[in-house]
Amino acid sequence: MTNRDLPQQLLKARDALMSHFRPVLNHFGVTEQQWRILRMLDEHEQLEPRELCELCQILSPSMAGVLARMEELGLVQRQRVAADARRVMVSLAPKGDRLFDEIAPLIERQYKLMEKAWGKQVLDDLSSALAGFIAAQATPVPQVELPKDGRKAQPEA
Amino acid sequence: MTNRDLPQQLLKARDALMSHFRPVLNHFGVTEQQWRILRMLDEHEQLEPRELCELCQILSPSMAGVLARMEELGLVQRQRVAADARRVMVSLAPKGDRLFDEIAPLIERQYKLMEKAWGKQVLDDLSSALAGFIAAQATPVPQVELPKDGRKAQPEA
DNA sequence: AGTTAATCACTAATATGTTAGCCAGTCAAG
DNA sequence: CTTGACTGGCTAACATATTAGTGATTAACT
Repeated sequence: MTNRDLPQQLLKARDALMSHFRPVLNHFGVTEQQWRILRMLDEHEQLEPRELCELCQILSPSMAGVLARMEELGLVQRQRVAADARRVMVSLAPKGDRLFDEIAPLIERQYKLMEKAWGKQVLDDLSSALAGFIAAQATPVPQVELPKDGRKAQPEA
Repeated sequence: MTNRDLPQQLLKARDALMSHFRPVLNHFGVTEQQWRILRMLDEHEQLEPRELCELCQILSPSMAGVLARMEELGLVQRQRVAADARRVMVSLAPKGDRLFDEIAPLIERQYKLMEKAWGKQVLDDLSSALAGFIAAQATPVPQVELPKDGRKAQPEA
């Protein structure tokens, strides 16, 4: 009964957390999603869009737009794979690399400030609980039965 | 060092959780945000937009559109407050009320299915950790110092 | 009272999320 | 070969998120 709005809690927690990082990213004109991609590319050198989607929790249709904009800004570069003409390889462009190096330490410092203010324990506890929950996803859950009359609301007359 | 991607974890957890509810809401043509609003209005009878924003974790500009669409669908009704011409009062329309009654038990059942599959403990732990984190937000955190040269990336020549 | 500041809902512009579907390219079975 | 299932990146259409800013009111101060 207590956890009937876990989704809300997750949302609120995320909003609260990001509110401390947003000013930093905003200062450099980088969106949250762009930052996730920069991080992953800094870590993995080369990634394909679908891998980025998986790692960054961004759906493919969104990714297409994000990458297009980042390429336009000169932050990343895309190039088709010779062996398989369907696939594409994404990597950091020099400008994106520099931007990452500039932002990363600030983010790290902000994390430290939060740990200091709230106590590292709070963050560790949350991280552990989240890890546990995410691990639990391996166990499948049956889907509740839905009524056949799928009446969706229609605009008023 | 372990919790350097708390935002990702929160996002992933939320996606995972909502993936179990989305089919239900989708079946009735209700979006996640609309459902949050329906829930709150069912609980509070009457609410002003800014209160809904606070309760539902939706920013005011988004709320304007969501409420407009819901009103169009006949799910909610809006009426100006006599005493203060700026304010508006939102409440469930009959159709919205019926829709809530139809969906709510399914959501509840889905929760139970998840508890059964993963163990209630996992959900309770997560909820507790989240509550702790959210409570910690009362403690202010200083903002990391930003460099003066706010150079934002510009499109390539 | 009269000017100023604050409030509230909202619009505008842009970026992303979500669902559905498309199309070229690959691959395996016939 | 070649047809048919599949894959990967993509577009389309719509809903929401984010930031900034507006207009109408109302409250506060002089």
